[in-house]
Amino acid sequence: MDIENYIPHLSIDCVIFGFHGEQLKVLLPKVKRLDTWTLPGGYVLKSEDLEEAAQRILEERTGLKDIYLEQFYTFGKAKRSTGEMMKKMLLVNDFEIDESSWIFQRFVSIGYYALVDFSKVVTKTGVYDEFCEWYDIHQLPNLAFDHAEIIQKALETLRYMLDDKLVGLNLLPETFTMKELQILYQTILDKPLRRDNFQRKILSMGILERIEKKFTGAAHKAPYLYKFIK
Amino acid sequence: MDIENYIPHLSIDCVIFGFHGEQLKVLLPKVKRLDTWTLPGGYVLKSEDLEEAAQRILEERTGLKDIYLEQFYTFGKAKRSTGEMMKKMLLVNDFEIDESSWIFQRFVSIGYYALVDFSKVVTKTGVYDEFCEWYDIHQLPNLAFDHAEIIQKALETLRYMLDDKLVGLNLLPETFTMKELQILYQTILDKPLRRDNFQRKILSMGILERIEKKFTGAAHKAPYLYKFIK
DNA sequence: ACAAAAGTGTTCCGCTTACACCCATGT
DNA sequence: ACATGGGTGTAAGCGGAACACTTTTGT
Repeated sequence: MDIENYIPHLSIDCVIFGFHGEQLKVLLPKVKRLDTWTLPGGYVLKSEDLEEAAQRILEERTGLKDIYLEQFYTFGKAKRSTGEMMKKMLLVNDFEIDESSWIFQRFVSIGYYALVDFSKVVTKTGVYDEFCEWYDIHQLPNLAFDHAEIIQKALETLRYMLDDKLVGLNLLPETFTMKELQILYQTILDKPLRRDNFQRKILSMGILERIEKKFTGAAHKAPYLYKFIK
Repeated sequence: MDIENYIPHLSIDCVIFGFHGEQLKVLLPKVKRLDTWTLPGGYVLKSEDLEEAAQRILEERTGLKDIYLEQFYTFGKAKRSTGEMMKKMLLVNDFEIDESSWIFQRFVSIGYYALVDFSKVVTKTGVYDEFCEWYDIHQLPNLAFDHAEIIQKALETLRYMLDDKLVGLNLLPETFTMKELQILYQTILDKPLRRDNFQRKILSMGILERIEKKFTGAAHKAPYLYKFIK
């Protein structure tokens, strides 16, 4: 990684959403030797489209290609990132520091959110990271810079777009039950939905294909499995 | 203007919307000695918030402060702006060119749209401009770079947000008739709306205050004037 | 038989749409 | 009186919300 190949003062931060155990989660790497987490992010090569850069960063963290991505906002307050935090993160890991580098100056960061199938992700730990883990959206760890704010904005956008963008297609496995889809929606919106009306609303969209019954061994009628129509 | 004070490879482009003569218009400066127009834009000072930069750029062009502004997208395809066009624009105006400057390299541009009261704007001509004029959204001149695409995206965002953001408040004068507001909505959405239902819908929002009758001298009932409630 | 959860028919309500009529004003 | 356009009453239609009933499965 030669710092000269990147556009200075510009970064991309990704909010990677996954869904597991009835919780909406985000993938966050922990900074080595600090009680601090960050958003998975990176810089943009001078020859690279923004979206390419975001895809590259995501692949580094999740091992997945062609991830569903949406740019949602660009964060550019002059004081949003302090060089102090950046230096601390590098010092504590015995990296060399060139004080004059733009790395320690002001940053503009372009926010993308990604929707991934939790079960397909193999999290990878970056060079600056101690580990990279999923966190429930309601129990986030200590976040650096304005990253908590960025997650909040990503979540708001996700909610706002929920009816337009086929969110379920990207957060759920190939097949799923109506209940799973409902819980996903409830989790994102953070409010309960009526089972009967939810079922009808989704089916009336004509985006789901009913597959077969799923026998869970539970003491009740087996639910159908559904998948999204291509 | 010392180029060193700005964040390199980053620019802000503003789509300034105004409303006049039943048309939605955008304010576009013409490049001197070329059959080319651009969006009013500029660079971001290293010490400046993005939004501050956008406000500064807007004040330079319109003379207005505290303009209604929304960031809507960041454009970052690697080939979206060619140094060739930039050089042509400077050469034709006898500016000196430093080939190595980031000015001629790749740009990431943050798009803001602004809503202004047409009647209050006193357009100002920038140093690179021949003049700065309003253009009907349906009859745009020859635009440089990807600026036509940026305007399109701004317009889509404006339409999408029309019911949430009090667009009329910013595009219309202090007082206006219901018909004027309706024509504004129709123009933005590019489709006819029913007079009776539009009136009721807007009034039911409880955002308008009825002032007095406006005697136009026309051969019909005088319409009320309205203004937005603070 | 019963409990639990899935699936669906039906009703009610509110908002949008459409059609209608009345009102104010100038010719 | 009449034409023109503003303001509003009212009914039809549509989609969402709420309720209830049926279906399927394991204990």
